Amino acid sequence: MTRKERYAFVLDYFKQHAPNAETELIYDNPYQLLVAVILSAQCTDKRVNMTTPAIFEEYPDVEALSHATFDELFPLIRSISYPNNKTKHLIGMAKMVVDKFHGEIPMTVEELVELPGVGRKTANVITSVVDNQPNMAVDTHVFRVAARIGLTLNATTPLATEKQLLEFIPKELVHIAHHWLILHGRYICIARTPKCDECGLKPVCKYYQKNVKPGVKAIG
DNA sequence: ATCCCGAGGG
DNA sequence: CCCTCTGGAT
Repeated sequence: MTRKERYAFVLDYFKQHAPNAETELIYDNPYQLLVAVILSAQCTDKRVNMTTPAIFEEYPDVEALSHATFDELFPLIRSISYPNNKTKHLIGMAKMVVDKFHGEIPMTVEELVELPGVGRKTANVITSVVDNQPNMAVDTHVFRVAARIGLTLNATTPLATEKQLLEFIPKELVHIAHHWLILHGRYICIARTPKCDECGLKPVCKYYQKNVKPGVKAIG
């Protein structure tokens, strides 16, 4: 099976078995999405959604957030992973947007990654969701799932995974494919003990062939 | 115990 | 490349 055929099989499978999201980040504009995505690292969307309403009420735009002090913002983020870092990142991000980008959230990956707390994954999410740019955000789910089902070959970094996926996925499907991979990784192809019995991708899955398939010795 | 749509610094 | 940050749900 060629890699092209493998991609065709996977994309066709997801088209017919589109995974459903239980919770997603709630936002009304690019500013709110950026804040929510920065907060979402190592944290469930559900918990992010519990904290953002208070943040958006207190700081309705980047200008307001740029004037926040650490002690004001920290309590609103306290219940999320890495509250110290995220508080600093949010304020630093807002200050830079105001000072360097005239109060407008920049909409290129190169500019976005200049912002504190914004790495390549977050920049790809913002540009693809807000501006419909065909960019692929590679988080832990996309990285793991792509490797398991053979969409990537010897990809050891998120950037390598991103490039290989973009090479084979049609531009108009990049956005939805990203969502499919995320949700498949979150609910079926989970990190520890993937639910292979619920997965129709077994025929192309290297992980299944190697570690789960009956009669084949597990490697770990 | 282990997992959640990572980023920054060494 | 590695490590740290760091809270809540299951």
